[in-house]
Amino acid sequence: MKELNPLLHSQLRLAIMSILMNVEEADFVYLKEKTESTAGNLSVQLDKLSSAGYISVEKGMLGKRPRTTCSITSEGQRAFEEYVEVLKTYLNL
Amino acid sequence: MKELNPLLHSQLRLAIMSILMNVEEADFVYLKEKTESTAGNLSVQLDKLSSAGYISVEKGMLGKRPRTTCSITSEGQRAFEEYVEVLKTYLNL
DNA sequence: TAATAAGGTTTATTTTATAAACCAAATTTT
DNA sequence: AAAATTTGGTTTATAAAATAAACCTTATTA
Repeated sequence: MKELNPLLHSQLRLAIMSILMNVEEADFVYLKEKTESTAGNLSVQLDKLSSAGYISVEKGMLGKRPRTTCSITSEGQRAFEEYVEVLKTYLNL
Repeated sequence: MKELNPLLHSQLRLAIMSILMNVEEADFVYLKEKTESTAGNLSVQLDKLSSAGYISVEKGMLGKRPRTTCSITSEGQRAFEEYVEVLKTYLNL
């Protein structure tokens, strides 16, 4: 049985990646609402995905307020797809 | 996004359940080889699945040697199938 | 001007997963 | 026939994760 990429085999990180696979980009607040996570947890997991090169994180300003937008990288897409293929072998799909 | 059953969202426990979904029963040694896990880790994870009522574990003897055989319960089957359904919503399947 | 909220980050705590050490019985080696 | 090794595990200790709590800065609102 092949290994399940541990970076993706985490509920919150998988949820983040799943969302980012379907949109051009998503900001911190949107991800927080969609995943129903705490800000702290989200911040940590975004860092991990970013450090791995799976997502890119842009910190900018929208008007006067900070705004963090995230998008998936092509490396992230590949990793996600590979993860799905491996997982299928576990799920009998 | 629905929660991924944390008991099943673990590589080794998922591997165990995946195997048990496809066979009548499997013994400790077989599971250890198939999953390439250490005996200690396997023992711990089997206990957790057993405590949750997802598998039944029979400790007996085969000839002179101890033999632990495991099989999935109907509750375990339901939980696995539910987990798969939730996971599909993450994977876009 | 003193609270409160928005948008986060950092640090601490709890849970988990994993590995290392151990145990008893059976088998093999010397 | 001891001594060493293997088999089939369990228990305990360690490492790694996930999560939450506390905190920070700037902007609003009362």
